[in-house]
Amino acid sequence: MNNIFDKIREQIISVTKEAFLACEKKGTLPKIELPDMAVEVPRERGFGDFSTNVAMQVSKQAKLPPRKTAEALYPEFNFEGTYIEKIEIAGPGFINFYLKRDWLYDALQLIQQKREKYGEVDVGKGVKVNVEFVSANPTGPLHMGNARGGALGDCIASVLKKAGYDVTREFYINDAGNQIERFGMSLEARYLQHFMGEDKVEFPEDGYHGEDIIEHVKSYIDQYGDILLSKTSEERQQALVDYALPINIQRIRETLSSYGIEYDVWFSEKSLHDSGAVKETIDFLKENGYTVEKDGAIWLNGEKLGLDKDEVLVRNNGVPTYMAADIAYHRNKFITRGFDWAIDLWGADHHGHVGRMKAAMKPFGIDSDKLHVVLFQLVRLYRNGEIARMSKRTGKAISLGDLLEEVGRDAARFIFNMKTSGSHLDFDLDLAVKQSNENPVFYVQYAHARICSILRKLAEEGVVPPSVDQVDLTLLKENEEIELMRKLAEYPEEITLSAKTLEPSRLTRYVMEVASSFHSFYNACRVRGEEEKLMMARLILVDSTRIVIKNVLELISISAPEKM
RNA sequence: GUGCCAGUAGCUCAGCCGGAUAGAGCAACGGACUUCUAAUCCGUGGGUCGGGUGUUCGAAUCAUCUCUGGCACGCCA
Repeated sequence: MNNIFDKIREQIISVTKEAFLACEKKGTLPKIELPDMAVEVPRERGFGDFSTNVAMQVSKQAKLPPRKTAEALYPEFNFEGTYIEKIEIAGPGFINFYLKRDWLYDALQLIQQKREKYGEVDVGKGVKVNVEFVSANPTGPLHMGNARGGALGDCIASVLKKAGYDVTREFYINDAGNQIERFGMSLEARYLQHFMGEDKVEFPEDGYHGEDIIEHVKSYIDQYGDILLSKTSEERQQALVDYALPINIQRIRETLSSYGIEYDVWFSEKSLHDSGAVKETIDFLKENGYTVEKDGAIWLNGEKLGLDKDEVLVRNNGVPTYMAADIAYHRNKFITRGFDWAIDLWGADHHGHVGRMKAAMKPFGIDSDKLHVVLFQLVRLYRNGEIARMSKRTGKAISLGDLLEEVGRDAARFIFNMKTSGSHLDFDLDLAVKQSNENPVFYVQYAHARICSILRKLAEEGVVPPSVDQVDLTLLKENEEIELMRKLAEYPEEITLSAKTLEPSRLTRYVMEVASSFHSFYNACRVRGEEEKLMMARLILVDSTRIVIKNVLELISISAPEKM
């Protein structure tokens, strides 16, 4: 058993079903087709530990008002062998379940038994999932969109792993196509400007204006001098790209690594062109009538795929588009490599591409539901209450590297994971570095450090957490203790929900709640100096809290300091 | 013009497959350190859930209209 909530849900559903059957037998209710029963934790403590609205859902079938339906069920409940202590009918027809405290003590046992594995569930059942994120153009440094996508994608991958999926983290390197061409033209222009003067060489209008381009050229010249002046433009660009691209990719890799992200696969777009996979993909579409030709270009047939318009796959100069490569790439994910599920993280500005990509999977017999695109809204940086603009082109952009230097990995990852992907994110740079209660990162880390301090003090006195079997957990009955245990018991459920919604932000909020419950406990109860049996029980509680906080922080790749 | 995302407390946001008196953090105000870390805790105030209409026993949640902000509609990615 991994999740106490599952067990309780099963018990509640089971006793409720039996109550319905008993009513049917007695004739107090007609035969009822039960819907999927929702068992939820009610908002208010006064409404019990769990509740269900099933009586209201079936009131039409029961031919009784919601409340009367619940009342008919009431006498037929049998709680034997369950955690349930009593039930109440409340409000318009809710059935509220009050549980014996055993479930909380069992939760502590589970935590102590599973330790760092506590929270693992198996909703994924080993399904092979590919999570592709960041996938930035290697033409310059990573920006804030990449930063958010990185934190989100990495956490989604971690959550899915915890939830029992077989996860591959992947970075798609856009090392082919138009962007690279512009990269080469920009490098060439800077190179020529260096020798011939800035006014003599025109910089391409849609080139990359960043300082990093100039730096690449400078260090190239330091090593190789003017040898490219005598070459053709094509050779020159090629040489400069061959020089600068690997450097950029390496930097991206290093920045992401210091951001706490390690990929399983770095997938090159160029390799799809070189291997002929792109051509094969286009040929397949052509042969099966999914393309049309017009104006000398090959288009994806939008009408046939249910899209509003056609999409260019091969330009009239014979060069395939990004779209063509992307179709080949996803075909590779599903067919060549056999992933059951692919999750792509894209900035919201790419949302127009979602429908097209999904539709383009159909000709290959791939269920478009297997591709799930998570769109995240873009980021606005604030400093001194003003927007700090970011643009890859100005050269003054704040890169992910700059951000990590300024606020650190913990704050960056925490803040990027506080909000749901769909909401716009305002990142307050001043707040992120503030070492105060305004900064939520410290709040959670502080809870962890406080616990470690208790454990350290006790260890110095020769007291270490005992085996949970040797402790009388029923001594834990203060409100603050109950609340804390309740929070800890929720963790596997939080993992399940985060995986289902692909919203790891709920874990960030969850760990703040755990910290909050702990701090309240800390102020109300003592561990050290209490009578030994109580001290041991609280030691288990505190240690379990430490385990949960550490597990969550580790999952979102944030440090859990033992001292602060 | 069409489409996507967002609009909930002063600020930043949860809640959104319909359910009980709409929540949290920060900010504001008032309290708590001779005791395991006060980077903490306890308490108080704060809302026409952008607006209208509809569906329903019941709407922040669904439908529809409308307003505001962001984004996308390219032989860019």
